[in-house]
Amino acid sequence: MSTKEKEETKAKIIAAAKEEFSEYGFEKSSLRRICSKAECTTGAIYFFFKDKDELFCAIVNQVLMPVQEAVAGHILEDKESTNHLLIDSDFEHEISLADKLVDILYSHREEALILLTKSAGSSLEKAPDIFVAQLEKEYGELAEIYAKQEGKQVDKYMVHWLSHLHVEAYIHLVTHEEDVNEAKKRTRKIMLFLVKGWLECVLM
Amino acid sequence: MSTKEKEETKAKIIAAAKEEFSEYGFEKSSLRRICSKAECTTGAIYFFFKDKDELFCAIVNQVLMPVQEAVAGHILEDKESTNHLLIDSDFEHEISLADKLVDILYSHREEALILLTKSAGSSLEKAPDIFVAQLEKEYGELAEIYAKQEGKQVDKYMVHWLSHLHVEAYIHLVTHEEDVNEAKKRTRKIMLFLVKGWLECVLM
Amino acid sequence: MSTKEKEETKAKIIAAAKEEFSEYGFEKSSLRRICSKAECTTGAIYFFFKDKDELFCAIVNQVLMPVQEAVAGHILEDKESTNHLLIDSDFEHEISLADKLVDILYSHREEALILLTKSAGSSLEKAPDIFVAQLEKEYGELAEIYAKQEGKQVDKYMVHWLSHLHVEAYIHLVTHEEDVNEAKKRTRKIMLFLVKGWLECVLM
Amino acid sequence: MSTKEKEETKAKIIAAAKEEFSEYGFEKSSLRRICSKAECTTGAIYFFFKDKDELFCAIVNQVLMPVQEAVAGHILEDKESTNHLLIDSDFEHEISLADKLVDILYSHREEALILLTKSAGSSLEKAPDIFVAQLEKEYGELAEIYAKQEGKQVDKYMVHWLSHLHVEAYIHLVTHEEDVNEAKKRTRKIMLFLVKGWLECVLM
DNA sequence: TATGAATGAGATTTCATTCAT
DNA sequence: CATGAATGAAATCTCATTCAT
Repeated sequence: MSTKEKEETKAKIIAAAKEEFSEYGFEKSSLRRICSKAECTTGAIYFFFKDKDELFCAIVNQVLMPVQEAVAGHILEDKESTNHLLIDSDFEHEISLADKLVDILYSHREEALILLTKSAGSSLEKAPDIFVAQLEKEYGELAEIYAKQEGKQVDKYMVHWLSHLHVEAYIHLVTHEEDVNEAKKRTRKIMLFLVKGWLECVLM
Repeated sequence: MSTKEKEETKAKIIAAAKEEFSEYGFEKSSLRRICSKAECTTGAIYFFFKDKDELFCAIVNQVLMPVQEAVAGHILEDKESTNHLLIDSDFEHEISLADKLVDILYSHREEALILLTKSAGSSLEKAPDIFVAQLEKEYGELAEIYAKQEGKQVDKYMVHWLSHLHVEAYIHLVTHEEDVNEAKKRTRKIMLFLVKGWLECVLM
Repeated sequence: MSTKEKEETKAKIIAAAKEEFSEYGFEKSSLRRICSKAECTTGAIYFFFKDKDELFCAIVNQVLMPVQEAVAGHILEDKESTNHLLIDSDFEHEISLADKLVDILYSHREEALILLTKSAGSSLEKAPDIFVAQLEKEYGELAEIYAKQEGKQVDKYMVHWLSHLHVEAYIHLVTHEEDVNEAKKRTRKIMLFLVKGWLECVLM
Repeated sequence: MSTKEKEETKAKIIAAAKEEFSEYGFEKSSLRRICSKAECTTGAIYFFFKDKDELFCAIVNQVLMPVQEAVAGHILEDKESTNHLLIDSDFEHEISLADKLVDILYSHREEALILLTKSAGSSLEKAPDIFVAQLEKEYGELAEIYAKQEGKQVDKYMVHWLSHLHVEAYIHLVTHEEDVNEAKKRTRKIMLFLVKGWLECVLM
């Protein structure tokens, strides 16, 4: 069988699996049903993917990896920058990341929805927490500098919660707003809200 | 068989089920394992509960129903009050609800955690959304009054998102903070943050 | 508890069981459901009846026993009579039995329907066969006399089949015709048909 | 695994299921017992058959479908024929169908017995009624023509009952007579009886 | 590169019946 | 006279996964 045919089978499996995971979620999805939809056999799935989890990951990684790269790149840029406070240029930097993320999420929206709302039971069910942790670390460091300047202490719970909110905002957006441009507008408003909250709540 | 023994069996089943649901979540929990832990037969479970879902509900209703009552009572009081804006007395009213809710959540914390993080697959998996909807309705009406005063329009997405945040805040709290007093302190801070956000973001 | 109350409970159980057996048939009927309908406990059923089968029999015996008595009486009268051929007086005798049977079946039609169409799995699932056997014996003897007169042989299969038809006719009637008077009219026609068939087919 | 072995497993399942259904009837038959007899796992059954009902149908369709085809063909021939009364040629036509049906029933007698006496609870429990309905329709039309000629009315109940008898005759035959040739002889006699009854009873 | 038969353990649920009270 | 908690076995069905071909 040619490479072309091979790729076709794989594509059909992935398409069928996307449908299945969207409808039932990881846990309740059935490989049998995926096989029927993809018009292939169980063996075919197991040729291309180690197991159910790997099939799931193959799908959601299409959105997860670009997001991870964007976030990693952003943090790196932050580290290299000399600005360490939430001044205007920083805010614009955040917004540019936000736009990038919205673009990624909406160009793979089906996969994003699966990852964010249908992953219970899979190895990626806690994927959002990774981003929360990344943000928490970055914002925590920022908060320490801020705290020293103000002679106050960091409220670590609020740092964590705001990081959580940050991530939750994207999840909420992608699950509640279909239009990408509308989503971008909202992101800006939400980020503004979060930044103000940050300035007011992160110290104690 | 004495009433005492009867109640004991039911209590053992509930205790075992709480353990099981906490560890595996509704979906992956096994009635067989619950039976082993409770030292009874499957038939015994089905004597006390119609099915797996009813057993689950029996457990989480211990926290869900008091919460529902508290929220319903609060909304009723709001309706009867003549103050319809977020002035000081209102804020204190919100805080009093928040304290009540925290008390309820922490006096049945295990049940709350199960409901909020382990209910996927059960009939109550969308329970938090009910509270979001209640808040959204109440805050929406408030926002309309506010909008008229300011000659602006209500940003319905932000109303929804802030309602979502409000509920999420309790979920985050109960899953991340063990101490009830610490939780109350944080609630106050978070509520302040949400109210400010409300005033700034809900119109457009 | 007084005899009156006792009888009431029993009556409720029987009424509920009739409903249940009518709807689901013996096999698929559930004693639990019967208890719910009768507003009693399983123990109550087992106080009045040995088991599920005895409960079933208690119900259908209301129609089965009068039928058995009528048939037994009829056969006895036949035996005592000097007429041994299917001459007119015999035919009228048959018709009088038929009318009696129709009366019995229609005065306990619900029970009759349960016995005749919902008894699979119970100890009475083959009750109609008993009547077939009784008729077969009687008609067989009659046929032997007839055969001798004509110098022919009895076709035992036809004797059996006509006995079977005879019984089937009542079953078909009670399941397809609601009105007792209409049923009687039809019985007459059917009996005429069967008698003619008898005269023509029973010898070979 | 070779095709031969594959077919063997399926054949063993079907053989075991035939035994089981014959002994216990559809309802009380146990897939577990079928597995034991067939020396396979429940999964194997569910690979070949969707569920218990489909397994049952797979078996009895071996006799049901040929019967359906024969009856359908016969009715078609009737429609195309110019003779519309029960004259001699028609009777011979009926007999030819009867012979065909007896051949089919006796070449799959085990399956026929299962279908006709052990199907309660399955989706085919009312299969005989389909044939009754087909006959009733055909005979009803015939009776209307007959009625017009004679200036009388059709007794619809008798049309239905005779159609019922017609089908019941085959059921009785296959359950009571082992030998196919004996069965054919009897069929002829029974058909004669039914035709005479038809001519005498179908009008009023 | 794929097939597809088969596994085997597991799931939830239902049931008639029993028996101490 | 009746309760009702509990049994314990059985039921059908689903599943991810394997492996000889």
